[in-house]
Amino acid sequence: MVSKKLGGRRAPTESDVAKLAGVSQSAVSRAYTKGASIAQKTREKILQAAKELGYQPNLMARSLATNQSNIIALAISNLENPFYANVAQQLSSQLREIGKHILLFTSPSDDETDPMLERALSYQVDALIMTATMASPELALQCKKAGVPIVQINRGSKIAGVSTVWGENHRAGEVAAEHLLKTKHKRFAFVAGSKTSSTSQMRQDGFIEHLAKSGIKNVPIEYGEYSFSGAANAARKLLSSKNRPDAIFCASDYMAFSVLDVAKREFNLNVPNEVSIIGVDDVPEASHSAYDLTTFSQPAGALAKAAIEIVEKMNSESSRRAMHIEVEGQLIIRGSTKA
Amino acid sequence: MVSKKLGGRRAPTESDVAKLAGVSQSAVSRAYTKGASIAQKTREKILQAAKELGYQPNLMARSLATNQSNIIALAISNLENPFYANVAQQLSSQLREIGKHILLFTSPSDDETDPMLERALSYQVDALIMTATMASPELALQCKKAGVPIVQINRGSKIAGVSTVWGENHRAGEVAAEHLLKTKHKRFAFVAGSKTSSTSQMRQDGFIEHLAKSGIKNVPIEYGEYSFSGAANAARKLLSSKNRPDAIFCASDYMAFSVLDVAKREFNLNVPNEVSIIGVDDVPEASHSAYDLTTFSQPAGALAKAAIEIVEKMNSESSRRAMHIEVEGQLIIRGSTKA
DNA sequence: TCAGCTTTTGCATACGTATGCAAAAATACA
DNA sequence: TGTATTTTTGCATACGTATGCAAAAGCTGA
Repeated sequence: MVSKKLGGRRAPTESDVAKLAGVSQSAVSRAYTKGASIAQKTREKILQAAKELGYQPNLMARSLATNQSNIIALAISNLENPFYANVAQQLSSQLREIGKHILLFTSPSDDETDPMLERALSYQVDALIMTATMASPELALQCKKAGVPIVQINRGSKIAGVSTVWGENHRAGEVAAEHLLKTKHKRFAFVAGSKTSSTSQMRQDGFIEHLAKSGIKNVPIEYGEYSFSGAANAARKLLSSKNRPDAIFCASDYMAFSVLDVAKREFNLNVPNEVSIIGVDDVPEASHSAYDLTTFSQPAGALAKAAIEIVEKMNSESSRRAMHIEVEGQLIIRGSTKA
Repeated sequence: MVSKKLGGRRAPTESDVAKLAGVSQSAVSRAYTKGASIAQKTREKILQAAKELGYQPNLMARSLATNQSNIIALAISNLENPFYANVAQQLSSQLREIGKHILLFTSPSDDETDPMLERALSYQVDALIMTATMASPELALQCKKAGVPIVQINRGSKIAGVSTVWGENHRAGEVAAEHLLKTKHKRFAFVAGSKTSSTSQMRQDGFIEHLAKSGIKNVPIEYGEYSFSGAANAARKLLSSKNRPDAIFCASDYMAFSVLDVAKREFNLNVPNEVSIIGVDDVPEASHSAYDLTTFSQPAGALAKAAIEIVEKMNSESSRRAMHIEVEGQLIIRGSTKA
């Protein structure tokens, strides 16, 4: 069965270490188990022998025995969107500190559940974290059966048992509207994500409702589908309308960048004097002077932290009660809105 | 030992399926093994039973038995750099097609080997792909012992047994110089990555050597350390020198963006009329009109493909001979260089 | 020194899948 | 129909680690 790698002698195991140290295999196992009953002296002897052999524990075997892998599946639709890349980076570095690792599942399209994700369960992952993708009810059921918590970052879910972490979506819309009103804008527009995204919907609601309070109705809305080219099309439609907006709120920075580009290059508009633009996320690029984007922040680090908290809590308590955490953000005023 | 998840009955195993289908556990195993000796009729009976139970193979157990995991470790320093995010995305989607997955290791700094990486071997990964990080000799030795191929993308390595995949680095420098000369530039400069990066060094050599052929010597060089802020500092130094360059070649798009920003905003220079800028990589953002960057491409998809080819080949042949593949690129002329 | 107690150790077995081997079943051929 | 051959099956065991349990060793205090 074991098709040994050519010439590569097989990796040393606990038994090898045990033999060298003159103890039993179980002693070696205990030497690596925190809090296990083992004499300090023997442990040292064992670690010494392990070092000599270059022993590395086989995590597959450990996982099989303990039924937990220290692996967390991360489903992410689009690493090109810097916001999600950022979240991934944060998750990875925070998880590494608690000795866990990420098994990456990228899926071709936003918002759909990747059928491949079910295979994640085959890896006995400790949890499933999803961003920019939605859990399907079937997947959620499978996870529930397997006792694997699901956490969605930045997407809502009505599915029972799915935990969520998100920014202050409704407030983001409100604050954007408030700021644009305060700075004397007259003609508003919204570039939404996708129709099915609850995140986008909530931002939109906050924006529209707050404007309505000041008597502003019939705010035009276009869908950018969270993509660069989609947002460009949305911008073209909005900016070529006869009642051209002087303030555009976008459901993400990534789309706002695209809108900015179109406004400046294709319509030769001066930003912010002729049109102001606000995004949501505060990705690193937003502060680069090429964009210099006013935006409502959604801190990736805090989102990652919240997601991990949920996972840890649910796993340690063997709880299956979904949790929901809202992470605070704030309006960051930069040069894409007039003063 | 088994601390059963609360209320979650344990996931069904091959034995459960076997019982339901009225066969032996080994039959079930064979039903899932391509090319195994099993009657078509029994296989169908088994798959039916499996579906009924919602059975998913336990890949940890499989890995333990077969000594291969279908997991590939990907070490990546910085997902914020869109080039590497892109490579990761490509690797992930190409690997998924051959049923393999990525275990993600992000490390805090470029160019250093993450000590955590040795733990990757604990997961019995089938290979280790590194981008923007360098394998240390010790790590390489460990991997060799374990029979795990290492492939470095976009970094050279003199360590025996480490395979590499890279773009046409030397030629990138040459072509950039050639284009800038042809378009009548006079004062050249180079923004390098880090001193230890062979990639940066080769691009630099190509650039400097080609300029030297036209009698141009003493080209100033600053180090941007592949970071946004580092490149900004480099740009400030270069642009404030008394002999201000009118052509800057940057070792990566990411740094070129930063240089562009500084030139436009801090020095109020017109790009490309007062200064032309060329990058390397052709990340998606380079084509966004905010940057509209002329650049020598280094196609992420092709790099990923080459890396996977190497891994597959080395694993199938149990070969430990390192392989090296160069991937073609080309100069993409956009608006950041004058015509 | 010994009884009573605590700490440390090894034995045996479990985790879920893969596979060599021999037995059993199916098929082919005479 | 019976024998030879091939295909399919199950048994037994291996992969490397974790852990309940009982035995062994170490310690305490008289």
